Amino acid sequence: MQPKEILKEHVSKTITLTDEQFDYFFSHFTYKTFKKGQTMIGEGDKVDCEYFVLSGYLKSFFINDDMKMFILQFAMPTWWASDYNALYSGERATVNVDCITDAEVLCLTSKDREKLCREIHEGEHFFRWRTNKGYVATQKRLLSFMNNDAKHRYEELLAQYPTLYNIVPKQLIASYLGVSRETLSRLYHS
Amino acid sequence: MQPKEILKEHVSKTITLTDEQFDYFFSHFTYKTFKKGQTMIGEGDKVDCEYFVLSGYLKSFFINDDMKMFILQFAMPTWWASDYNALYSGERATVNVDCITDAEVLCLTSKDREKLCREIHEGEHFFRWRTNKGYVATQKRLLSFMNNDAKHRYEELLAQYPTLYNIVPKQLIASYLGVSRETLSRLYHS
DNA sequence: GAAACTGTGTGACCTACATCACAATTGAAA
DNA sequence: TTTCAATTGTGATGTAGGTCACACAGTTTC
Repeated sequence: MQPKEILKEHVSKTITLTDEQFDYFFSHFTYKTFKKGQTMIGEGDKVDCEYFVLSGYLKSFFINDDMKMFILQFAMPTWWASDYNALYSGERATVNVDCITDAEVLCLTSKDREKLCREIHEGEHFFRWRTNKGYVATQKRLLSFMNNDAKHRYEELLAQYPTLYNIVPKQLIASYLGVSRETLSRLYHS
Repeated sequence: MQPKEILKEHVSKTITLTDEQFDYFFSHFTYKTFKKGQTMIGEGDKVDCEYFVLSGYLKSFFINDDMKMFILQFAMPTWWASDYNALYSGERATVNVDCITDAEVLCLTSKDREKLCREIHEGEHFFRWRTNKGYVATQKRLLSFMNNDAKHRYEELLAQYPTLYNIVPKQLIASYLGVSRETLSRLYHS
């Protein structure tokens, strides 16, 4: 499937655009490819775009003072990724985004997103609902963090994203769950 | 200050509306008052509105199977509160909202919010940015949960909302931080 | 004023998970 | 095929924070 079709199908789940409107919408995106391991957003960078994943897997993560990694999100096809704090506020990146596998993405700059939102009312509606869903999902994850132990969270993750298990190294799964890789190893060997 | 002025000042931080537009916008809100301890949204309820706080303090929280409480958010004047998962999805409430102190609020139904978003482009813009900010804030809190210990999170909370300390019982602060009240007590007596 | 309730402090003990150390396995590169 | 690095498993030990128990405020109710 073509990038354009993938995006169209994704957007159509929330809003309805005429073909001309969608052509215009799509014209603001730039196609790019990245290699496994490549950094798309690094700490300290000026962040001016967000990525819509066409193929492959990304991760967005934070590195603390002890060089320990915490994964905020895995991004798979039709998901969006960026350092949204930086993107929305104009500050420098504190969150990194890189490729777990080779990946194809569509880039949308912040300027263009705001332009589209201004020019196409439905476009603003789309982005509002995208954030609404992200907000609720993040809140659920926060609750799970407070409420459940690591084993529970691990099972939750696998139930939700079974594909991750085979594609993503266990270390990264551990970083997402907020436990050490040793603890994760013990969890599923019992 | 009048409810209308409070909302206007709040909305004006993100968007610009003409007086007629704002009058229309405001006409969709309903003024209500609640007493300390009163429940605004209870588990299992059908959720059809969200609350804009004019005065007083609310909390939104989740109760798990062991009857343990986890606070998702405190809401203070000019903040919004609801069970957004339920509100956006149409499902029954899993999150409760109640009053920590007597409170005055403006209610906006989901139907009216969507109506306003359809009819006033700037309105949709406002609600998009409100959620954008909520999303980033929740993500930061999630990161803090993964990264920092309870003491650090406690100091973070006090630095951000110094007023909470005097108004909100320590038990609730503990529920927000995700620690037992005993642990919290030990934290700040050392 | 006694009684009853809600909020808080503090000790003793327990548990989930971290950390460190090193072994075993896999997989890419040469 | 050998080599080297990255990834994973596993034991021993440490610790933050949980749980239970009870004491001691303030505050509301009769």
